[in-house]
Amino acid sequence: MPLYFQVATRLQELIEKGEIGVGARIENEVDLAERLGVSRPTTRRAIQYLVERGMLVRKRGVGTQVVHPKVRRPVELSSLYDDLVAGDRAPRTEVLRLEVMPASDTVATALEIAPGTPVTWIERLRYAGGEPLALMHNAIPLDVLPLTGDDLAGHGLYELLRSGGLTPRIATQVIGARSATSAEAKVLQEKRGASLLTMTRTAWDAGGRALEYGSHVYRASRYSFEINLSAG
Amino acid sequence: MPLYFQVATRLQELIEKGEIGVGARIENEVDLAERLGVSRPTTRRAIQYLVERGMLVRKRGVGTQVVHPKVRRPVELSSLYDDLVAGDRAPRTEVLRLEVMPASDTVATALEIAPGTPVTWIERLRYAGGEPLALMHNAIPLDVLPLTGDDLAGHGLYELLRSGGLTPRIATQVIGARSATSAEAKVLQEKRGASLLTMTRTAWDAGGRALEYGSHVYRASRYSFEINLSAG
DNA sequence: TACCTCAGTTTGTCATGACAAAGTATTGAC
DNA sequence: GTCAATACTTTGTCATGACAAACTGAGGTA
Repeated sequence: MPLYFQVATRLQELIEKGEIGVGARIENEVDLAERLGVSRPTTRRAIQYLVERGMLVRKRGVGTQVVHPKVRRPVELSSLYDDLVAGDRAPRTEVLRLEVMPASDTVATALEIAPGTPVTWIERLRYAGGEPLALMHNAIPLDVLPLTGDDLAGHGLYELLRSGGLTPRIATQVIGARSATSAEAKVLQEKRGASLLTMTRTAWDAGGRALEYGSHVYRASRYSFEINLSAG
Repeated sequence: MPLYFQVATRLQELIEKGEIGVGARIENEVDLAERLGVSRPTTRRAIQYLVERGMLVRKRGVGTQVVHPKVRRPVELSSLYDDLVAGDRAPRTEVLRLEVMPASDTVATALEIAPGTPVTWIERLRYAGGEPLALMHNAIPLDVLPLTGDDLAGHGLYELLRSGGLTPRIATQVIGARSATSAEAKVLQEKRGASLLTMTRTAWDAGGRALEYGSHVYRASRYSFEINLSAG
């Protein structure tokens, strides 16, 4: 574990425990570095890390203050399944459809591939706490990762991508809303015309290769997106 | 202008012009630093800046590659008004209500202030391209900034905050959806029961002071949120 | 041919030193 | 007493040097 990360972790613990209160200034960089026996760049990097997470704020000529005792995590590239597991909401997945088919224009445009390129097309129904929560559609280029229904029933898509050595690094999401169609209302156990949250996402790996396109609808009555922002 | 920023800007221009294509590797840090006559930390910092914006990806032992020719801006702490101005969509604001009143429990909890603390409560109708787009409710603690209706008609709320010396640094947003009430449908020129996007946001300044609470509804037929993420 | 080892390349981490810029507090003059 | 100039504190930027860790590819061996 890098030294700067150890320092950041120690600072974070002090703040979370309340030993350095909100609004209080932390020790200046030079003294802190000396006391911990590390160099100032290392100390700066540790502080920078916490600043980026929204815990600290720096002011030249003034010092570094605590602004929030909890880490505000940046929006993460995780899948719904991961979020639900983390939230202890007992997710279950029903795979409604899984087949290899040529990419439609919509999918091809989103993934920046040629129309007709074979992709794995997946339709899943995601349950949480025994109730349906979301209807999910995904397209994964066949040459990126072959998938089976068994995998998908018990794991999140992003988990499968990662175990296949594929790491999503960049994604574009569009969040909107619309009314449920009859078919959607039926599988989601909502009334016809109920409001749904929609989210489409395209994710790329470090090499700029498109990994996944997703077009999902969530029951607005049971789900919302939470986003924490921090401006540098 | 800092040296590392000048280097980053030069690199960015090269990539945006396409002189360094997507997938291509850029010069290694040591050589680049020497050629530009700067130190390696400065070069690293410039590259780091572009990595954080999603243009470049680094791999130890391999090099630094271009993954996207355009900067993927992080989600910014801007207001809808600013977004619309930037998108050339001719925003107009109608102030429906503006009064000082004691904070409700909901508002007080969001702003982390005592219930009953005086806040300015604002209801606005935002138009874009001549059509209503969003119904916006805001609460600003009175001791943060006094506001008048004239200000709000011609400027975004965040613009006013900034001109008052208040800089939002951290915000939490929750995005959801629901059906329009009759009153909402009427002012937004939607049918009753139409799907609306909802967004609530609380913004804090660098000192951890809550600046603003907002609870807005957008016509889902005319608006959606776009979010770009980059991990790691 | 297939696999392993090892050298080379490139980024990751860390230390030390120095000066600049911005904000705060003190001191002095009027 | 008030205001302005000055000194001090603290973060921001930059240079130099060094070693570590991860990946690549060539070469040797079974």
